[in-house]
Amino acid sequence: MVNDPFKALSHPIRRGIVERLAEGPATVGEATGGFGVSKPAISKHLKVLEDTGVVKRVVEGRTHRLSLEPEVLSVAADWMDRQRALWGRLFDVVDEYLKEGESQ
Amino acid sequence: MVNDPFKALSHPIRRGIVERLAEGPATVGEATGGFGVSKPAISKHLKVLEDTGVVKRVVEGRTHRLSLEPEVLSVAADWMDRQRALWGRLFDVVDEYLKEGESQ
DNA sequence: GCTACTGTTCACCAAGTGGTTAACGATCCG
DNA sequence: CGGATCGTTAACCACTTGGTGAACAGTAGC
Repeated sequence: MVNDPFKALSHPIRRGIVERLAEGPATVGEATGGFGVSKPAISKHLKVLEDTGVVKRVVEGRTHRLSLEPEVLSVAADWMDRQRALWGRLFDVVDEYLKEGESQ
Repeated sequence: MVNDPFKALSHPIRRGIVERLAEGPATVGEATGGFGVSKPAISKHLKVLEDTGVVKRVVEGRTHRLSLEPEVLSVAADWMDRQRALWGRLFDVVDEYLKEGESQ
């Protein structure tokens, strides 16, 4: 199990899959066409996304319908937001720091 | 070289370092104390963050002053924002989809 | 029933990751 | 100078990751 949204997003192919699914549900073929890797590779990436809870899968006949599970991605997004709130302060701190450097 | 902010953030220790640095610059010891791993392990994590451009290092005597480089993290944050904008639509799409399912 | 299609699982492999201990380099301080 | 401190580098190891081809399972359609 991975259970870490950042780890799930740490591979460009998986981010690509998320990007496509962000536009709406899709089958495996639709969501992963054109990445230029074999089907087993895709299958593994999907498993990571599914284990992490980023993607949900519903089997429909011989195709699988994939959809995003936005709540899990929100954990990562919220972390980014919290850090970004601090970056705002950081700009000030670094500004201050650089000014101190100049005046010495 | 890593050159991928998501990959840089894909390890909890590196996120911890970023969290501490988001509150302001710090030395290696200050920024990485209490992670419970050896110094070489820390050194490697720092190298990843530095290679990616997330963290900047200035040598000051025998200590190293670390600070965040927010622009690079913004690349990741912006990606999250773009996806999140789509998730908004996604909620609607999924809603629609579920309703269709009910009515069949 | 047979064939085509969608997708997974299996077995394998090369490369990368994350950790260790030991040794080192450089700086500060008595 | 000599010792303590901050941090890196080197060499090594176990495990994970990301990929492959081959085979399989299930469904759809002729």
